[in-house]
Amino acid sequence: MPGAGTGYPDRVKPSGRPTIKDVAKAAGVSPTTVSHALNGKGVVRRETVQNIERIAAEIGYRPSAIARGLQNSRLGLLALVIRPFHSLDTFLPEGVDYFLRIAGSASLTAMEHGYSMMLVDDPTRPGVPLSALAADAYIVTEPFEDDPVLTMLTEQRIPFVTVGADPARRGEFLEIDEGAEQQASLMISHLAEVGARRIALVTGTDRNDWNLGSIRTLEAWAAERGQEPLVFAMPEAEGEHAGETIVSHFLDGDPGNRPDAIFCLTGRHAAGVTAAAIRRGIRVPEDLLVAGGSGAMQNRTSSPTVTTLDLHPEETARRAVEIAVRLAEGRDLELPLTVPSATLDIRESTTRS
Amino acid sequence: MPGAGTGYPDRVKPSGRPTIKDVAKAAGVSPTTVSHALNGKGVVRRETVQNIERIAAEIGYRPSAIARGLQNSRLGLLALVIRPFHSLDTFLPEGVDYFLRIAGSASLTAMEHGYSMMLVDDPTRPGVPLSALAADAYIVTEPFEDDPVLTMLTEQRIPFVTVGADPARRGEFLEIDEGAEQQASLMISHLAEVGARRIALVTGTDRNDWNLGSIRTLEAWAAERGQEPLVFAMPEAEGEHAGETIVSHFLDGDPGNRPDAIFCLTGRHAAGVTAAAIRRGIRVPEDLLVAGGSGAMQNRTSSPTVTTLDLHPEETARRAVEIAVRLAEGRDLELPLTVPSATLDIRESTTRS
DNA sequence: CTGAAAGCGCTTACAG
DNA sequence: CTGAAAGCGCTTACAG
Repeated sequence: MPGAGTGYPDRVKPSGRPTIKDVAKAAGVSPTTVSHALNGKGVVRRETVQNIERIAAEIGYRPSAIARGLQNSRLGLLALVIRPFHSLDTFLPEGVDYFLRIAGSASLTAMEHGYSMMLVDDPTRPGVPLSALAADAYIVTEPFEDDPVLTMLTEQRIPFVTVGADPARRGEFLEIDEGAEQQASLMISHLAEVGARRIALVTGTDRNDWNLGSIRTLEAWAAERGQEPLVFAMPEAEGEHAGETIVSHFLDGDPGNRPDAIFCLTGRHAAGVTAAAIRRGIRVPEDLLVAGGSGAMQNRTSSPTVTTLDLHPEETARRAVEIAVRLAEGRDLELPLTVPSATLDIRESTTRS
Repeated sequence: MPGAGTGYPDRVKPSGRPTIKDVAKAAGVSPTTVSHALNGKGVVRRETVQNIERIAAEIGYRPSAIARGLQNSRLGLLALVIRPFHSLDTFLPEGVDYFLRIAGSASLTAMEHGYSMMLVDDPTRPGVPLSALAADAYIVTEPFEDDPVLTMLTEQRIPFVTVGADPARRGEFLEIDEGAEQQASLMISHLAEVGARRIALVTGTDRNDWNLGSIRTLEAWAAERGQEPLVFAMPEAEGEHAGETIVSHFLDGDPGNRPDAIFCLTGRHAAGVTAAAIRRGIRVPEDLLVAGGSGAMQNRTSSPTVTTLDLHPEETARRAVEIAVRLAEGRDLELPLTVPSATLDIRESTTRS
């Protein structure tokens, strides 16, 4: 019998959370029975279950995810590795909305499946916390060429799925990837349809499939027309500031190599190009077509608004999480993986009346 | 001796990761010694340490964060609870860049301190994964009035710090908070300085301190001048689309109650208001001053650009993490907490030449 | 229907 | 300098 006048709450250890033992003691049963009762396993009498549930609630018992995770080495934790995450000191990577949409959707989808989502930028850096490697499965967005993160996860036998392929190892891993070529083609075809004859491509500088695959596509398109491909790489981090440099690069050079359309993979580059062109008195879309790859928010509000691709990051993240959950649980995957297709958001910058 | 021709790797369990036992067996020592050697605890002969380290590397041994966490019930995991996270189905909450900057900075700062960062939207929802409650400490951004998340964390004795106060319980918890009043005053003073006589405030609809405190500030300002306060609430989620409604609300009504400045706490509302005003032939800033609270990206690129506050989310997140880490480790805090002050980004929408 | 025992993978006094 | 034992908080056969 507890101390005079004290109820159950007083019986819990003064420091720290109550454990299954505290519940057992308070209910006058064994920890095994508490476990059975609370998890609906085994066979426990109705009243016993109800009594245990009541007492557990009273003393605020909550099972430890850590102790439970120790049984099957699974924590119910997924990790999202956003590769270009801190390429900027201000955490506004190119496609800020793209990544937040990925992270938000991934985190919510994970919850729906009973998992939490951890945000990691680079688990291969020396000194990463042990917990960064404790996830049950990983999602790696936009891996780099021969990405060491993928190599490490493979070596450690930690399951993962990538969003976008490792350009040097396509097909070696589980990937959710429509293919940058497909996506770039969509925009290039659109530009050609509305009259572009000479399309310039502006990429970022990360060596990921989005940049490298798009270059291949533009090169093929140019080759078909017997043109020299017009390709220019700018750091994603430059954002709108890159506009002046890009416009100057393409329009101040050899007039024979002047594009009539500029396709910037980075939405903010496209915003910058549009603004820079207009400052020079070049009309968009009349004199110059401009389009963005991964759409940035300002492309919807600038004047003129800028045509972009919608890569459907929420849906992509959702599928990535569903795969990661299956991997974590060692369940079967129905291959091949279906992926959402990019769509065009056609706006003023490519609409000639 | 291992099977003929086989090296250490074959000795690890066929399924699953190698454990400390595998290393011990391979090195011919006890698990205790492996633990000591790998963690630099106790006293172990140099050669033994080196041998163990070599073997551990060979068989790809990595200690389990879960097992280690069981000792002190700490995982090295922090949780970031972004309260307004999925108020939008597309995961673009108001201040998309604000929250990504918070999340990015928090996640990197956590890593620097040896912690990982988990993204959680609402740990009080029924059926949340156990892991969502397994963090060593929580950071809750922009709590609501009487926020149940704070109540739950308190009940469960899980340490946390808030970014922005719970408006109904200011001072009850650890908070990083300059105070919405301070921040709103900064902008209102600026507007008054550049000529505003009648300032309208547009808030969001979440019952957090940012909205509620700003209203108090505007009401006080109006009262000092013997004016009726002009306040209007619009869901954050409406984004730029809210512009038309807001402009119509303030400018189509009683001419005696017409503002000469509109201060939208939500940057995207400010963007919408600017665009809507211009569509009506109202010049910004000549006829109407417009300003935003939490700056959105398009405020920097729209025409005219829009004056906003910079709440310095990276620095705020950094401090929140540092506090969370101290809480997680049960270390002392040097109170009072210093917080970064909001600053003004003055742009065209409030610059009259 | 209930519980004692073993075990998940580590760490940490403690004994040798 | 090294290791056997106990323990972190659970779950899971298994025995009663």
